Amino acid sequence: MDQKTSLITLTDVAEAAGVGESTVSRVLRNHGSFSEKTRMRVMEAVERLGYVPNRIAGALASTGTPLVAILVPSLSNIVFADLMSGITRTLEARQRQAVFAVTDYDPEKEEALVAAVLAWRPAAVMLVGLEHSEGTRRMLRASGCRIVELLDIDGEPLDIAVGFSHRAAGRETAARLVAAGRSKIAYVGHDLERDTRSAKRFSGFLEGLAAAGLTLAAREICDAPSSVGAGKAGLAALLARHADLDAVYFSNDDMALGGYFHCLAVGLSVPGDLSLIGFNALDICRHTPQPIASVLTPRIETGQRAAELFLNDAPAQTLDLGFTLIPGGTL
Amino acid sequence: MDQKTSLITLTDVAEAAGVGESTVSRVLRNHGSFSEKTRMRVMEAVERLGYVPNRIAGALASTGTPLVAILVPSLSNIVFADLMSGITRTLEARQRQAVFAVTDYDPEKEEALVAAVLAWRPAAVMLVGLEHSEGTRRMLRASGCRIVELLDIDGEPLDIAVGFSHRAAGRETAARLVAAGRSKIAYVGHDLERDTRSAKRFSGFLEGLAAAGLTLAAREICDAPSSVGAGKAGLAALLARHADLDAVYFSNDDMALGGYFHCLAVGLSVPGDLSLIGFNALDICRHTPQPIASVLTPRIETGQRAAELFLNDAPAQTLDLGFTLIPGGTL
DNA sequence: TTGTATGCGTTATCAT
DNA sequence: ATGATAACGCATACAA
Repeated sequence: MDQKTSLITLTDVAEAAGVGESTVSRVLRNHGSFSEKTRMRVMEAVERLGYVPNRIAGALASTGTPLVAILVPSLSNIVFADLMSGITRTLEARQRQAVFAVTDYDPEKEEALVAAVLAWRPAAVMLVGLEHSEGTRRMLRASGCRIVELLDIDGEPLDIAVGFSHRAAGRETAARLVAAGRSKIAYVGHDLERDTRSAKRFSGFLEGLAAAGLTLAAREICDAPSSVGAGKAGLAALLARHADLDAVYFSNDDMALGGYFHCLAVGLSVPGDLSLIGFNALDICRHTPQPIASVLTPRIETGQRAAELFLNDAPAQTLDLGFTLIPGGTL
Repeated sequence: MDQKTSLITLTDVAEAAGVGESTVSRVLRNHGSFSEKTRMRVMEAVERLGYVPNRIAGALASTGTPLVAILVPSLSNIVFADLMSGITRTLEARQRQAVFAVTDYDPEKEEALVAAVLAWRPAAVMLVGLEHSEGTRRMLRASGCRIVELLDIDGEPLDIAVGFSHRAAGRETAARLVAAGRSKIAYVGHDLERDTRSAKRFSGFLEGLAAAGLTLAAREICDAPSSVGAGKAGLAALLARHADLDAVYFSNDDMALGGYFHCLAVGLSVPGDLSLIGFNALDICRHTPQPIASVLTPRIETGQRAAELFLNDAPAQTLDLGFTLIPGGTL
């Protein structure tokens, strides 16, 4: 919590260089005018003293920070790593500093983190999804900073939203299975309460089945975050109850990969006995003996475009980046 | 960069509540003494105005922040997600705020990020590994904040180090393969230049082979970050040149998983034709039809223990948390 | 081109 | 228990 108090300050540098404080400030920020000679003198003093500017004081004086706060639900899902990489890559090029935090898919934790992060007066706050607590929304609106909601556009954004429609993805996945001649279709999913985007996909999937005159043959939903183990166990449990299925939709590729492993382990022929399809088109699922059919989502691009909109001071808007069904050998 | 200037300040709250500024400050931080009546008045005003304390001003006035900066090489490797989750879990319980950044395994980027985060006067900086640029080390030492180096103890730490010996892990892995009766042993790895810990494991592995009177039969090293695809391609390339291998050590589980997928795809019997062993014991590799032999590393615990040492103001030290060879069906 | 003075929103040190 | 007031380290008018 506390700090060595006697760090070098701008005043020290000014004194050492024999110039005024504002001159040092100008040189360091390369703003305003100064002679080359004094620039050298100042830089020399900076080097010699090992001066590190105090951004806290700077931010207070100029009322504004280069900080962008990014709140993601989880880090164990590579999807969010991709998203953050897209964001930071774009932000860094324009001298902004990204600050990450993890909400664990918990709206209350998100609210606490929003409060904590707003106290540092970021220029923008980026969140995943459109569902937030009332307190979160109120604080964000009152903060006066830009708000960017990511990876979902099914709902009412606060300011800028960049992503795609999970509902539509679910619908199209259903249509794809139906087009492949499947009719006894089941779902293996996770944690629909907390992962609202996965819930939207599921709901779209049901709509898609209904549009084809079908209903879901069976479902298996575990009450935990998605994982390979949960997908494997989920499919095993499902097949124990329903031996006659011909296709399974997984809530995402982690789950689908687990299902695929189950098929490999028990010698189920894919897609002969069973078609599998997941969501996100993770790299790993492109390298299984049979690539797993999935839906490619624009994660890095979502991050990039979101950061660009913020940097360019774009007006409030919703940007749909779409998604792509990709075949694979499991369908 | 800029900010709505007219946010509610502590002064506004004081005025609205009809008390002095210092009273508001005391109430908000629950520090010093005040009557219950004024506490109510203040809180009411805070609520009504939607006041969010400005931590920037607070930090400047009290010279000290609750910030802990955490620099990791990558987010696409779940290992670092585990590490960060261990850290934040412990930090949150003690009101510290974690701030993450990603170095991409690039020492120059690490140096730039260290400079950037030090400008915010964090209470501690946590880095992965013991190898840093001279500039990074100089800045950190001069900063006066605690420095914690993570997931490696093979070297000279700056302050606190928590992790285990990669060199020892490599040695023991070699011994394990030898004990299993393997003698034509190869290595499939990634990016030894940048990922110094993986290089240390490899070097320990060679030592382990030498101790058993063996030498490495072959190696295949790709010049990219580790990935399932690289492991798959790497093993394929290796086997094309050397058909007579009986074991392969992979630089980590991502690579090993790719190798395993290759074996599945071409019908190579594991461990009959070939033994496989990886590193990290990722969850996903416990769910493949045959669990992949690996080395379990204390990632979450490293984060927890590191955070605890910092929080408890422990003296400079190196903490070895060890690792565990785990069998699996591929050996 | 350069220096001086004021203010940013808090915390902390004094009085009262 | 409470209220003035002086730092905190820097940016920025403004003056020189």
